[in-house]
Amino acid sequence: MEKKRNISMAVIRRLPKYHRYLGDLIRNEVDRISSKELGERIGFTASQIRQDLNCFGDFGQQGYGYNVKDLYAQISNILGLSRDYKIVIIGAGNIGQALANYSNFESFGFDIDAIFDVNPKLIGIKIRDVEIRDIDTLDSYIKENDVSIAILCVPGRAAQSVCDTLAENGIKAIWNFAPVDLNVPDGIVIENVHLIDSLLTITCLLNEKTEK
Amino acid sequence: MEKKRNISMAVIRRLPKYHRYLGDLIRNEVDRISSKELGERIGFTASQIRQDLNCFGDFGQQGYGYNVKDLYAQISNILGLSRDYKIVIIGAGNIGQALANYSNFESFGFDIDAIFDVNPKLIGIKIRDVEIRDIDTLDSYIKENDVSIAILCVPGRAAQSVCDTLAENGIKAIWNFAPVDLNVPDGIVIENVHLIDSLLTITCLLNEKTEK
DNA sequence: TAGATTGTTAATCGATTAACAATC
DNA sequence: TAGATTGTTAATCGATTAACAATC
Repeated sequence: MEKKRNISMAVIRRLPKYHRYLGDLIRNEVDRISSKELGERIGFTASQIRQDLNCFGDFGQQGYGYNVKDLYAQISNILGLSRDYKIVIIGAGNIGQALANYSNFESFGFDIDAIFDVNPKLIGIKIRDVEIRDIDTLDSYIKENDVSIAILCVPGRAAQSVCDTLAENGIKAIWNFAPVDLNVPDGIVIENVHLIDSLLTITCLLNEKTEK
Repeated sequence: MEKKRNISMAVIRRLPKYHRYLGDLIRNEVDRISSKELGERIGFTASQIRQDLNCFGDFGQQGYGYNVKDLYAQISNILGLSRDYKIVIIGAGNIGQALANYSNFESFGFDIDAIFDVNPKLIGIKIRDVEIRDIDTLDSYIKENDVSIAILCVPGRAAQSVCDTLAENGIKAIWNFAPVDLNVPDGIVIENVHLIDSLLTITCLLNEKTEK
């Protein structure tokens, strides 16, 4: 990456969307695109697109626009898609199993290396060739296999304690599906998927409307 | 609600978090709390908390702070938790089934009224007493039962067409788990849970770090 | 009453949009 | 070359934080 100031989270959260739309353009055999037209498709202003992309480098060409394939490759790279990640799931309940089976991850080159649970009835069962392991072996597994990302799908009451184990053993990031906020040392990336919060946003907006 | 200007999405997205922390305080038998202390727990500034709450009314008392139970009740109400919602799931794959089984929703009074899928092998099967129905009956079901919220868990390629059916039959909100952006007429609430985007945010941040 | 803490206004900060010179 | 469109600076907008008078 040429540039590299401090990129704001607002920008980072838009990158996957660029990636998605550029993938669509490639599939539709579009070779080049201007910030104006991309903006119309995605629903961003042309200005914002140019600002965003310029955080990372000069990917465009005056008078021409952006080469779709090149830009896609650049953004893939910025998103970290050119390397591999060891990923584990902790908690083989509804959500954990659904994510273990979720086929969309594969197309991005992600796959799950191990699954852990406390429930003896689940331990040993395989989900798509990945065996569910005893959560007591989590600490050594993380350390020995240099796991980058843990997908946390345990009940809220268990989340912080599992999180501590992960942090102590050198996890780099936690994708948290438990409905709690986690305390971690600085430097560990936390990304929350708070499903209840998301649903409550809907009911809040619906409720706001009926009152007007 | 006493006041009621135009509440920004930034504020609305913080409300579920207030709700969650106030619930914790009630469970810990805390009767009252100042914006300062609540801020320290949640990780917001006291100022922000007072600003946020004042969008909806004067819930505090000078020199005292906020009554925890009262505030919790007010926020529950703002979040629309004092009424019921008819909710359906469309798509009984991994994610759809996981959400149908997700017990956390119950504690908020949410339950699923119906599940739909295209797959004949799934139609008729029950998930927690809710039968999976033929997606061809979706339109009439939505209309006749005045469904408020549809949880969309179909593959990306099917999402827009199901979305159109929902919109035509008077859905109020769509909780979208498909990895696409939906086009809907104004007035329909869309809340996206773009799992891939969320995971790519993690890899982007991890990647950023290794480069530094 | 004095101390505490709110509600609210003003100041700051950051993110988005507009404008335009540079240049392909 | 002329037209198009970028990269980038400046202007605007919105959200967060600070400050403080009001008041319980």
